[in-house]
Amino acid sequence: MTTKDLILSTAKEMIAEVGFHKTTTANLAKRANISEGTIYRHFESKEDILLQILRDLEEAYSRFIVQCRETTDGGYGTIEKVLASHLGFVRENEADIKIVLSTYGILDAAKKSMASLVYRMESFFEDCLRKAKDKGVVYDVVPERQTALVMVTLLFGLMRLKLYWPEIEDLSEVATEFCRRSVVK
Amino acid sequence: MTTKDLILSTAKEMIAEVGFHKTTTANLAKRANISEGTIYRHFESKEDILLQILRDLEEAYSRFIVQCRETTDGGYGTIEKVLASHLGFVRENEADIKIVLSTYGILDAAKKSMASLVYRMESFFEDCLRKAKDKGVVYDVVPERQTALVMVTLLFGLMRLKLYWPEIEDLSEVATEFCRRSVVK
Amino acid sequence: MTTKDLILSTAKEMIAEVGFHKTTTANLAKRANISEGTIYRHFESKEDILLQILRDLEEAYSRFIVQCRETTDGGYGTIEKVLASHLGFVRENEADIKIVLSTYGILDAAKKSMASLVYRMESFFEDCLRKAKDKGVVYDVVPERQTALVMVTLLFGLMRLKLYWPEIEDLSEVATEFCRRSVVK
Amino acid sequence: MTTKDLILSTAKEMIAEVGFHKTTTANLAKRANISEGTIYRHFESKEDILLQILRDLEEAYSRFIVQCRETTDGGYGTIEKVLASHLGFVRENEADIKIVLSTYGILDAAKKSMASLVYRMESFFEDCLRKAKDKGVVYDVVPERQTALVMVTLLFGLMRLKLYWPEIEDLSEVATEFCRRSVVK
DNA sequence: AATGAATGAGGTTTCATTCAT
DNA sequence: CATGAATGAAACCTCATTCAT
Repeated sequence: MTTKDLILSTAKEMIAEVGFHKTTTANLAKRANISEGTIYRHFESKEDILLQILRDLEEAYSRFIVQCRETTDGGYGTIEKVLASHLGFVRENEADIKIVLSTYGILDAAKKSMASLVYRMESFFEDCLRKAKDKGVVYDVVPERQTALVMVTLLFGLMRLKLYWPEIEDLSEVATEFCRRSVVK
Repeated sequence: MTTKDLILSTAKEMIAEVGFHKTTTANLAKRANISEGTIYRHFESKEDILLQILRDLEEAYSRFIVQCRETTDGGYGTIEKVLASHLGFVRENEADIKIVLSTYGILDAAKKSMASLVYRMESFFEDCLRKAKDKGVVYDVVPERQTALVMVTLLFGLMRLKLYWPEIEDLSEVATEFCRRSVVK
Repeated sequence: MTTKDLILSTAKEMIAEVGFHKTTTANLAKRANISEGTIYRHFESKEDILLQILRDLEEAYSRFIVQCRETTDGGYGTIEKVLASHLGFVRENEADIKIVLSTYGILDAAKKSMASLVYRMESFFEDCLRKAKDKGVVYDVVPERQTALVMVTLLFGLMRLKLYWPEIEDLSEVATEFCRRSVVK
Repeated sequence: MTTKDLILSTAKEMIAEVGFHKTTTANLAKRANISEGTIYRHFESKEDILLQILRDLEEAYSRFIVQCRETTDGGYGTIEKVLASHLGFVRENEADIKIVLSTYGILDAAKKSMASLVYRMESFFEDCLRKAKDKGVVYDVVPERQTALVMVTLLFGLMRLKLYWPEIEDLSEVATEFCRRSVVK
């Protein structure tokens, strides 16, 4: 692993664990077993590290969504599959997601990242709903765009629940069923 | 207005605007037109101000929920009314809610406040669903407790959307409809 | 008790207990059940309170020494009696003495008070030794002034021991005997 | 000299001169020609600097006492030699000793240091007295332990005199003679 | 006389960032 | 590339003192 990646992955862990503010360059350097100065060889500032993490997450989501689109046709089970795969994405990118969720309120760059994620997720959900509507799987009365946004909203809520209150029982199935009843004939 | 209230309301504005960390005692004092020392005559620490704000919100929600319970019978329209009134509560307590949402990830006390809010909201929603089920308004297949939690989750998601992306069109109605379709016969 | 005396006696307790620096005007006011402003009606400054305490101690010692002189004739038992009565004085003015001892290193005024106490005690001891020498009770070889100072030094050391390490066994008798053997034939 | 040592020695000077409280980190930094932040690269807190100084003194005394024990046999002249060498130790560790003496009333850690010094000095004096008694040099009637403590007490008193009132004539010889007469046959 | 809120200077400490090696 | 000591601005907080009531 290159030094840059080491810094990046260590920072990811720490920010997810204790937050951006409590992740100091001193602690980061100590945990990564490098010197504080080295951080500034690879990143312009502490914020720059965060930006990189956010960019990486955006890319990861891009790759994920491409894969998703390939396997969604709008038939029965689409909604369920999409929600399930997204919950899987969260599970596999826990730290990164916790980071966006915890920084978009305090950092403009993070807010943009979050907006981008929301936008793409919403677009994808919208497409799914539209396809499903065309196939007669989803109620005609459902407004695709806004409903997609509602679902994205719910999804991010579930992510938070998982990340901040892991002791609460898993709601994946109930939430999926909740959505299914709402939109699927 | 007493000095304590002045500090409290100024802090509320600032924390909601720029977050807890960027709200420094120096800035707070300057904006409230008092000296930094004065803050510490009325509060033990900067964190203490936040705690007070959180306590106030909890109380406000308590009062709100009492009122809510009185006007909910579980008949047709209950779900809609409950969601609407909660969205109204958010509108009238914007700053406070933004503060809990933005601090529960970095402060244990805030996390407890948030947990308490979630718990009480969920309990209330659960009761509503149960009553409505008894009256034959809600599907028998809906699991009250978990569904209540799903709705709370969605509601908090909508709050965030409103607070952080006020430019996005209002989803209240669509979201209400989304829930209604999912649970009401 | 007048307010001034209340402040004085409360300050005495607190300074003896926790030291001059940790005795803040806020705490003092709280413990004396008065307001902070009231302190400044009766004293010019926090230091002024200390000065008053020191002056009181000087006066108390003056009165004590007058009484002492009356009952000392330089005969056998003089040294023992003088040491015993001084140890008694300490017992009855514990707080005040702890205060001088703990402040003369940090405050010029206190240093002067201490110097005055030392000077008068030394003078008195010197007189005693001289009288006793005249009566043939004390060795001719003992230099009165310096020996008096040595004894004063020892006495203050014993005071400290008593005040700061009260758990250590009482050395009064052994110390008295130590001095007696050194100067009495 | 390393920066750490520079801080240490500057702090030593200042604390001995003006006391621990009046030695502020700002002044310390200015006098040592470093920035305030630098202090905290080498010490955890202001108190930590004091602790280091105290530890150093304890070590210095340890080394000194080892040397002392080697050259004490309990024969005639032992008492005189021991007192003389201790007075020499004070002369060479003036600042450090002033620091313990001026802080043990306000800082628990310093009190422990002081207690440790007193304990070791007393033990050593006790041994000397015992040896000297065995050799018939010291009166049988002298209780070793308590007498040792009395002598330690006197010694610390002399130190204070030297450190706080250097203008007073040196009492070393008179005090030594005072002790000799009291214990040596 | 008494109050107690307000002050503001100054204390300790933190931390992102720089720079000589 | 890497180091880590040094920096200094700025954070939070304390406290003796003042002053309008």
